[in-house]
This record gives sequence, structure tokens and C-alpha cells, in this order.
Amino acid sequence: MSNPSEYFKSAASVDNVIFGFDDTDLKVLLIRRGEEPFYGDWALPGDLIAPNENIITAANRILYDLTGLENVYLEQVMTFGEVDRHPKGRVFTIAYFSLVNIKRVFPKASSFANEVSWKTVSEVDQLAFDHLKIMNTCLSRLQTNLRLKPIGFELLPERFTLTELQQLYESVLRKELDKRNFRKKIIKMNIVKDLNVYQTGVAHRPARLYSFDEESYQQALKEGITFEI
Amino acid sequence: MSNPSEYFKSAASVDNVIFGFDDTDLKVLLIRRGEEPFYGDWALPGDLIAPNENIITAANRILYDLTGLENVYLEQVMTFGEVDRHPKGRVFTIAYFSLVNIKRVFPKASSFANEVSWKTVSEVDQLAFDHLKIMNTCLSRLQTNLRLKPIGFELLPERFTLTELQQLYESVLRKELDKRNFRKKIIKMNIVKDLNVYQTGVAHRPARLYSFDEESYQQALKEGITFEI
DNA sequence: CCAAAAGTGTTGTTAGTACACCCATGG
DNA sequence: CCATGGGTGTACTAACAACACTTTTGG
Repeated sequence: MSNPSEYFKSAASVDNVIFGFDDTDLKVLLIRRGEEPFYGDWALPGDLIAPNENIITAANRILYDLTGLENVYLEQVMTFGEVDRHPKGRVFTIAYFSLVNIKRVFPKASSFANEVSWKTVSEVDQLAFDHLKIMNTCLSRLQTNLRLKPIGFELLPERFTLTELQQLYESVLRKELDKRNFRKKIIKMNIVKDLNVYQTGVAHRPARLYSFDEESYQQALKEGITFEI
Repeated sequence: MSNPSEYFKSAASVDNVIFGFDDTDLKVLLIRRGEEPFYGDWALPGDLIAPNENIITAANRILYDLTGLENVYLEQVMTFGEVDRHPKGRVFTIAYFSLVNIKRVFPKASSFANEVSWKTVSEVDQLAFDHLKIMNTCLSRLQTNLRLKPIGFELLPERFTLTELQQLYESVLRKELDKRNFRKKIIKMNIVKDLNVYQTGVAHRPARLYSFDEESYQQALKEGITFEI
């Protein structure tokens, strides 16, 4: 730190990869930028961290401003800070991903976003800044952790069918799974509660509804069970 | 970004948790600070990132300056940026860990460090700043990844015995392992080469020496084999 | 010849994988 | 009565866990 003033000239931001699941596809919540640079391009929601704001607070703020949600699963993934990644100066961006129940989100446009929309992750091929790289890094991390920790439930409504859970895993991991084996594994893990309640109004045999078992779930989260799928 | 000048006043640094292994214990390379704040305290090696320097470049620079080593395993873990973590201003620090062959390191003091020394990880209970938290976060990550990826070899000399490898795993994971089962697993994974060379000058039956098989190793690294130990 | 660590197989148990048919409902 | 997805069991295979004695060297 030979000349400190040279160093205290960078900014830090949080970019948040908000994942949701809509019964068939993994989605990501994107904004269309309402200001330069990259005016009009799709981008990850994010913002600079205020001088007296902690990182996790900023991450929660971005999520809350866009979705109105609090107490959501949020995981720090990686910091990106290539010298030329931002045209306005040196900006280190700390990438988070979050998992939300898509039906609870009613996205609203804001001062920095003209438009907000859920996009299918596998169809996103261009974003402002280095956001595509950031999104893909977060996707890899989600895929890894989905197999090691029981975090899939965060993407589902409170009551779900085992088929919905299986579709979520298949969609995120991009791999087909055997129905009977999947169910055996989930049941044996002891992290779902059978509610003894059934779907209604479906044109086929109604499925049982489950919720996750909060206590066993917290236990399993800590232990980071191996969920080899 | 209502008033950009307010935001571009923070600094970014890299702190590097350099792990080594000395036949029995997992070690970490620490420096004794030669300047304020925390003058005289033990700390992680780290430095501010220069205005035109990339993050990974800074991480490699810190490692090189302290150890003379290049092309070393380096993994970004997490960014810490509590508002009050640094008394001189807002400093976001990006934590890395690296794995080095301890016998290749001849640590040298530098402008910012009075003293450099290997400390046993399990005995470190106080460090400058929030460095203890950073070290422990990196240790957890190492423990997780040691079980999922074949990175243990990075801590050993080129030629090693299977017993040395086992001791490394036991020491890092803090768990005793069965000798026969451990060997079976390692051999079956196909990532070590039997050199058909033996230890000399030991007061017991000499052990076979192995090196890791670079090609199979790179393959396994990509796949992130499950190495359930 | 003693001390020290190296090296080696088998068996029982558990988890993983592959696979096909009947059931309950709405239209 | 048809279409749709729900729900269930078994047999084979692979991986894991537990466990004890003989070998080779230096001193």
C-alpha cells in the first residue's frame, strides 16, 4: 500500500442470479437495462454496494426490490473483477444466486430496469457485461449443490408432488431419472412429509402432496448429505 | 448509481490461505505484520489489488512473492467485506486458498512482513482482521473439495507413498481411514502411477513410491469424481 | 532378534440400477 | 371408454465396511 489513495478508487457490486422453476424449465429473472452502458440489453439484476452496506445486505436488497421476497436461499458464488469488465471504472462484482418459488414473485420494473422478465436458462445466450459468464458459473454451482444438499425444495411451492420434484432435478441437472428409484431415495432421506392430501381437478389420477420436513431438512442441510443422482 | 463518486472509494484485496503438509499436520503459511494496523500480529498473506491488475494475477503475485512458486493450485473461495473489517477504509477481500508442496517453499520476509512461518492449522486460534474466519472458511472448502476432487496430490512431493497420501487425508479430514480400503480406492481410481521404486534408508520395510498420473488426474479433476471417504 | 511400518483378501452388508404394469381421475 | 399421469416391487450388480497377519528393512 505504497500510495493508498491510488487503491481506494474501485467500486463493489452484487449481481444476483435469481433462479425459479415453472414446472418444466429452470428460469432466471433478468432485467432490461434502462441506462448506459448496455442500454436496452438484458442483464442480471445487481447494484453497487453502498459505502456503509454489508455484502449480504446488498444481495438481499436487490432481491427484495425486484421481487418483494425476504428470507430466501442466497449463496455467494464468486467475485469477478477483470480490469476492463465495466466501462465506467474498476468494479468488482460479487455474484450470488438465489432460489425462489416462482409463483410468489411478481416482478416490478424499477429505476434501473425498463422491464423485468423470467427467461429460460438454457435459452439465454447473450447478456450485458460479463453477465453470461456469471450466470453460467452460478448455474454450475447450483448443479453441484443440488446433488450435495437438499436445496431443490427452495424452488418449489410449499406443497408439491414427487413428480414435480423429479422434474426439477431433471431440468436442472439435464439428466433423466428413473421414477421409482428417485422416489425411493427421496423417501429414504426422510426430508419430505406426506401430507395425506391429493391434487384436485387434474385429468388423471391425483398425486399425493408433500411438503419438506423443516427439521430433518435443516439437519440434512448442515450435514450436506450426498444425494448421488 | 445516483452519485458515482461516492461508490468508487473502496479497495479490493486478495488474502491467500496457503496450505502445506509436513507428514503429519496440515500447515498454513502466515506472516507477522510489520505495519499498522495489527502491527506484530500474525495474519494471512495478502495485498491490495492494483488498479490495472486482475484478481487472479494478484493472487498469483502474492504467492510468488512469498514462496517463489508459480503454477500452483489456487481456488477462489469467498469475498469478505463487512463494513468495519478494515480500519483504514472499506476493503473487500477476496479469499483464495492454494495447495503447495511444503518442501519447495523457502519463505522470505518482505516489505510488509517481519517474519513468515508455517503454523499448524489446528493450533491457529487468533489472527489479525477477520483472517481467522477467512482461514476457517477456506479450510472447510478444502475439506469438501478434497473428498470430491483429487486435489490432495498438490500438497505432496512428486514421489510419495500411499501411507503419506492416507495421512494427508486423515489429517485434513480429521478422520481415521482403513488402510486396505483406502489403498483399494486410490488404485481403482487409476490416478496414481506405481514407479516401481522404493524408499531407502528407513528402519522398516521400504514403501513403494507413486506419482500421480497427470493425464488421468486432469480427466478426474474435470469430472469431479466422487471420492467418498 | 527386535521394532517399525509395508503390504495384502475375503466376506457380509448396503446402496444403486434396470425395468413394466395397474390405478384413479376428467372429459 | 379413453387419455393422462400416479403409483408400486423385485432381482441383479457394484461399492462399502470391517477385519489380522506376514514381510522387509535398520539398528
